[in-house]
Amino acid sequence: MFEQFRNNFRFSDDKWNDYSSRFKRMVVPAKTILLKEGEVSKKMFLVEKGCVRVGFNNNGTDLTFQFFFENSTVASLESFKKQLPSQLFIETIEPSVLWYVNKKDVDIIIAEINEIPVMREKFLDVVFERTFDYMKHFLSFIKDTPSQRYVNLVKDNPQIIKRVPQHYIASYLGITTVHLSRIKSKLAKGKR
Amino acid sequence: MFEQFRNNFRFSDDKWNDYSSRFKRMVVPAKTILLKEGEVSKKMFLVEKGCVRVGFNNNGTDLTFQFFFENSTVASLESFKKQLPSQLFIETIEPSVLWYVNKKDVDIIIAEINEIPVMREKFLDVVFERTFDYMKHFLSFIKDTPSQRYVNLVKDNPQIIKRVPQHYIASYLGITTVHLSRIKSKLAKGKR
DNA sequence: TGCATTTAATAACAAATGTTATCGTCCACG
DNA sequence: CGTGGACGATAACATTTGTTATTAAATGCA
Repeated sequence: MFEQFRNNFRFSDDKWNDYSSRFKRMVVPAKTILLKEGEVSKKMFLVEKGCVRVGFNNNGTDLTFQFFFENSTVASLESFKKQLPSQLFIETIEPSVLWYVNKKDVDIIIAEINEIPVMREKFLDVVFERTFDYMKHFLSFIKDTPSQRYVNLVKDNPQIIKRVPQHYIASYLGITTVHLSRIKSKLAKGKR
Repeated sequence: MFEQFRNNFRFSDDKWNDYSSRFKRMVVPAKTILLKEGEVSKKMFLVEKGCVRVGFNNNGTDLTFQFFFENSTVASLESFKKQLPSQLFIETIEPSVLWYVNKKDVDIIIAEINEIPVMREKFLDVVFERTFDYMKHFLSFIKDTPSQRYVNLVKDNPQIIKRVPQHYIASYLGITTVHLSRIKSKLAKGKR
C-alpha cells in the first residue's frame, strides 16, 4: 500500500516501521461518513481501495467539492491543519478499504520529515502541487463552459466518469443533473 | 514597507539587512507588464503602493484571475516555483511602487528560513493559507450565483470594487460586463 | 428472484446569462 | 484645455442553464 511513499521518501527501516505502525486499516461499506460537516477533523485517510467524496451542504442541496480514488490522501485540509470545525463532509461512495492516521501522529511524522532537507522539499512540493491543482480547477471555471469542463473531465479524469454517480459529477462541475444529461446527449449527437 | 515581515519572522539585524538588500524598488505606471504569458517567472513582487492584476488570455478574451493590493506578494506561483512558462500574465492596474526579488534570492531566503523550525512553520502556514484561499474562492463558484459572489466581494473585498475597472471584475466573477452591470442595477433597485 | 430505491433521460417551461449594438460620461494625456 | 479612447449603462434578442415533473432503466438488497 505505502510503496509509493516509501520509495518517495526513502525512510530507514526503523523509521518506516515506526511511521507505518501509526496507520490503521479500516474496511467500510459505501456511504460511510468519515467526517461530518461541523466536526473537527482528527484523521487523515489514505485510500487503498474504493472512492471517497468530499462535499458540503448548501442550504439543503448536497454539493460535491472533490473525489478521491486509490492511492490518494484525503482530509478536510483546513479543519485538519487548524483544528477548526470542517465546512466539508467526507464520505465513501464505494465500499472501501482505507488507512487512517491521527492528527497527532501526522504532526510527529511531518515534524521529523521537516528536519531532513530533501524530505522537507518533497513535502513542500506535495503541498504546492495541491495548491496548483486547486488553481487549475478554479481557472477552468472562469474560462470553460460546463460542456468543456465535462469534456476535460472525460479526458483527464475518466475514473470519475466511470465510477461516480452522475448527480455527484454534476455538482462537481457546477451544474444540475439535468444540464449534465443534456450535455452528454448533445455530445453523443455530435459524434454520430 | 517590510515591517510585517520583519515582525512576523523576527530576523536578527544581520539577517534582516542581508534579506532586505535583495529587494529592489521600482516605480511603474499603470498597465505595466510585469510578466508575460509564456515567459518563465524570475521575480516575485511585493506591492508597496498600487494594484496588480493577474490574468490570462483565453483565445482572444482577457480574463482576470486575481487582484493584489498594498502589502501583498505577487508571482505566477507555479511558473516561479517550477521555472516553467507561465500560463498567466501579471500587470499593474494603477501607477505602482513595487519591490522585487529574484528567484535565486528567494530560494536562498526560503532555504535559510526553513532551517529554523519556528520560521519554517510560519512559512508553511503562509503557503497553506493561500491554498485555503483558493479553495474558498473556488467553492463560491459552485455554491453561489454570480449576484451572490458580487455581494460577497463588496463585503469582503471592497478594495476591488473601488479601485478596479468593472470589466476586470466581471471576468474575475466569471461573468460578462453586461451581466455585472445588470446585477448592480438590480441590487440598487432592491435597496430603494 | 423480486422489489424498493437509486439513478439517469427527457420534455416543457421559466429564469439567468451571453451577444451585439448604441449611447453618454469621464478622464488621461497631448 | 480639448479630445480620443476607455469605461459603464442599457436595450433587444439569442442562447444557455435551471426547475419541475414524468418515465424508464439499473442497482442493491432482503
